[in-house]
Amino acid sequence: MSVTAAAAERLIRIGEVARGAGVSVRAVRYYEQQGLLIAERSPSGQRLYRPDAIPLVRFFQQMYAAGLTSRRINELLPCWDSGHTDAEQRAMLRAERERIQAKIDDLRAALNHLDEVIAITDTHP
Amino acid sequence: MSVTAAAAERLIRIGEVARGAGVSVRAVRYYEQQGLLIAERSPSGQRLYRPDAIPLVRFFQQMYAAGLTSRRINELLPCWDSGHTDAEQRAMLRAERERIQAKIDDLRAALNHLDEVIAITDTHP
DNA sequence: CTTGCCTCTGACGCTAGCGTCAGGTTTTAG
DNA sequence: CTAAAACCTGACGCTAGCGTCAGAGGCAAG
Repeated sequence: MSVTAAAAERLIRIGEVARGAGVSVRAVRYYEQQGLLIAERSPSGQRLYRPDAIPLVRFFQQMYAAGLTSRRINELLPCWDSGHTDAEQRAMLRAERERIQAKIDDLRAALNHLDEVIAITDTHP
Repeated sequence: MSVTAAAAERLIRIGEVARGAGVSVRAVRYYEQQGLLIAERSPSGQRLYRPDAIPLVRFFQQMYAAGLTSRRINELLPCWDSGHTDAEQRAMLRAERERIQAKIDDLRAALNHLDEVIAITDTHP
């Protein structure tokens, strides 16, 4: 087992990434198309990923669920990858943070609203 | 001032509803198309609403923001209007409640994730 | 009367994150 | 060696809550 062989063994294909992250293969290709995920290619053209692509895809899902667009995630990726951030990126981070916090507040209000109705309908069957 | 005239004075047009609720006129028409909002009509065909249409539209916005579809809101409207609920509606209420709670949890996780990054990028400028 | 704002009914457009064929190559299991 | 499973590149479809014309009427003020 050479060093290069050991490195090659660590690469996984798209199906494993998709199953590992709990998304579809189509979704993983879409992330690449959006510039979020860069894959090496095998001689025959198949995508090859390092295992840490799996938590990365999970992270994408989390950000999507939080309402960020592919574009925003892309703009903020350097904050993770390199730890490098300029003023603009820090401002975006804060802005997204505020957006998410506001959304949480809205959801909690809606939840309270629903809970009131549930309480009423449970006492008035 | 007759009784009927007094009742008629309380009716407002679509623009006032839209401004009052902070949405577009188009949105209000859309809610009617989805069966959420029923309007009377003036002899010339203009929509006429009672003032409580404004908080109702706000409520729609809150439910939309919470991820409910027009269809779901429509199915749950009787729980508000009449207080009448059958078993199926109570189940839907609970299901939506759980969905929203799960969404809040996801958002809080994403928020924590972002906060970590913000903390790191602030200490590594 | 007419100016200007409001309203009406269609009806097409848009966005974004995929789903879903179609038609062909590659890898793997037996 | 062969068949199944996985992968490839397009490319069109879909949903849902509106935005946005287009063309035509309605309504208080001056």
